[in-house]
Amino acid sequence: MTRRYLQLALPSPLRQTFDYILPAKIDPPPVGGRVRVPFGRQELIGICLGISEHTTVPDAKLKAAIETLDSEPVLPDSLFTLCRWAAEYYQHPLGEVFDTALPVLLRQGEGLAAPGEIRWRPTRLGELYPLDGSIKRAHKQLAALMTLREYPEGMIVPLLSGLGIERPTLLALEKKQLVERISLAPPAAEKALTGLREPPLSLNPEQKTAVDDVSVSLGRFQPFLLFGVTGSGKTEVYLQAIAAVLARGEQALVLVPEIGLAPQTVARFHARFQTEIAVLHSGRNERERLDAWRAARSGRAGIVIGTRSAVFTPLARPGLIIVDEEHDLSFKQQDGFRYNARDLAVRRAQLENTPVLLGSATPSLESLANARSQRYRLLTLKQRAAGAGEPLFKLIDLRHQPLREGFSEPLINIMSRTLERGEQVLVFINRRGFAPVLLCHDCGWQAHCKRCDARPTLHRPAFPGQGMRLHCHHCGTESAPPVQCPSCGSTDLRPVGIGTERADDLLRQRFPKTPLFRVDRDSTRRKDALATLYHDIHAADAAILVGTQMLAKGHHFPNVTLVALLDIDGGLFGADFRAPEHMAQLIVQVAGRAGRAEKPGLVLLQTHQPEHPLLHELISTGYAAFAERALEERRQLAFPPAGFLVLIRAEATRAETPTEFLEAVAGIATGLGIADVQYWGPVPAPMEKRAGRFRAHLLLQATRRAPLHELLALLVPRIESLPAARRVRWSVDVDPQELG
DNA sequence: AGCACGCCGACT
DNA sequence: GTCGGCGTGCTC
Repeated sequence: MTRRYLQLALPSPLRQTFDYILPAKIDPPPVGGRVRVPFGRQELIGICLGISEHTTVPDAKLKAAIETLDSEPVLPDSLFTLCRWAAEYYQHPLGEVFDTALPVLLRQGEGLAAPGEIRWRPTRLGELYPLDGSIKRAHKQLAALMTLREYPEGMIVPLLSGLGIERPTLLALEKKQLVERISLAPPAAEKALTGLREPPLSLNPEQKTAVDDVSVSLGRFQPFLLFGVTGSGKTEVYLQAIAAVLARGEQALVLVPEIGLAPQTVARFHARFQTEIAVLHSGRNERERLDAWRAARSGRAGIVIGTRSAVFTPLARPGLIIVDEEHDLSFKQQDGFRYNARDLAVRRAQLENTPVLLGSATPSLESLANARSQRYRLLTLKQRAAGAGEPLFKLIDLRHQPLREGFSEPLINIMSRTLERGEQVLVFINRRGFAPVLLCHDCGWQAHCKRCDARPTLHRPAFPGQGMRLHCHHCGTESAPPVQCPSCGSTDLRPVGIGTERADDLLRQRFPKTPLFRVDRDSTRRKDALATLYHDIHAADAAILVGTQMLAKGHHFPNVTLVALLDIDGGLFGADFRAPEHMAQLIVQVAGRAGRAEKPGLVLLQTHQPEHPLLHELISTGYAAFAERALEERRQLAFPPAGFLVLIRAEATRAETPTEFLEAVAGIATGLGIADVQYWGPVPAPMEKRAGRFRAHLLLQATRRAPLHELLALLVPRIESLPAARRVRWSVDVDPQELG
């Protein structure tokens, strides 16, 4: 008999497959099934890519597989193909892609299907056993056996428990071979419930068009961009599209940003649908994640809601994929396997022949460009529900204005008047902590992080009585600020600039009688702190909310009628080419938190750049007009979406190493002679030193994807075999979100 | 990435 | 005399 070989993808950074002998004594795995194998001195679980009668690996190197774990593939064909495609597209080792796609417990060898229901029943011996025999003194065991004899089909533990029969008793009887457990296989395919718990809301014409368009596309691939202003009822469109999916006996996958998966999101789905909802996000433990994954795969859960990695959740009967807040950066993984879940969602929908619905009030320029080119169908919701007013934007020109610690006089005045009316004010500062700089007033020295090219932020003490602390937000280092200037010895060290904590202090002094709520990562660290804050804010009348990005996501504050953005200039002039796009999204998202029908919101933006053309376009005409102009700028630079980028990153402890390595990479790349690719660098990263490591970049740019991918396919294997590659940490970032 | 082997400094 | 630093090499 000829020997057969398994070709496996293993969780290893090596970009290659490994061949193993398939011994006669183990079951041949299906393609896509898991196999346990020896690897070096460890044991790993790999995914079978194929079985062959040939191998190019010399006999001496070949080892035999240990065990086959699955009789069916762990992922359906579509997802298997998606993983292989992603490994190729993002130039990432396939084994690590599978690792991302599968729940941790499956990677560790846990069974694919949920174990069947366990029942206890008497054995033949137990049936016949004389009850006055050796157990007559063990009352509990005797009672348990008598009960079980009445149920020869067996009983499940919860029922037995209800009758006062506990596990130790059963185990004792099992030991005496009087009872046994049986495991019943779960049904192979399960149906999701399709009913509604509450009637759907009535739709306005725009919403109805959107729901109808998606509904008639069910069963085939069609991407949609749902561009709906805040308050226009995107969620109701999602809910009714999902209802149509469930009615066809299919399942819906909903991807949400990391921060967006608040309990109220899931609660809203629960309130509407009877079907089980599988929830997958980082807050859940591995057991919960596996349970949710199984519920999705079996078809029992009609709806799957999850963050980035949920794009890989298998569905028995896929019907629709929704990506909510599609512009959100958290859909792109920023380390390791740098995939973009929004883009993979579209690819997955194509492989599964389902529609995919990308929704946002501030769509990414990528998606808007796709809508313009007709690749995506555009669905627009302009009408706000229940006549909610559109916020009015106003710029406050900071030039020549006396600033009281970041607050201009006009801003303070409008705040006073708003609070006097019993309304709430939201103050947005994109910086947590007390102050971003600690400066010596006598010589100009500034505190600096030892491990990063950055200034640490001054923070108020965590406990009263302690002094201020310096935190580096880039490496996490924390230290006590010096008492004296290390450079000139002066004791006149002053905090400069303003963070949320300082704004909190200042506003309490200025408005001592007004309740103030601070919402940032520091004030919401405790479990449930955020929910408590939201509750208190809703219950309050006049109040001030001070916070960071956190205030921009998801939650609406109906009593807020004034929104102030303290300093938007940083965002407009960030080093990154996407900085204006992100700033515009933030402004619109923050503005969207405020106001309701009878109390439209006013949004004040403090800036030194009141004539900035993009800013002007945004506040006078709106996000769509801003995006048009920003797209035009991108076209001129051949930047995404008008061009395509790949960033090769490298870092090492010695400053020169990454640049030297990337010079070698650039040399190989240019030597490959692929036309139409431009090389920028290598250059040191915008923050060269971070957490004690020096970083550099090589940027590849092209106006088409094809030459870039042709290049990468040749270049990456060459990089891997470069001796210098082992002295640096390097990675390939296809479609980078940030060039930092 | 792990994990081992291998060759040079401060300690029970 | 050993423990352990991280350079180098390998994993079917």
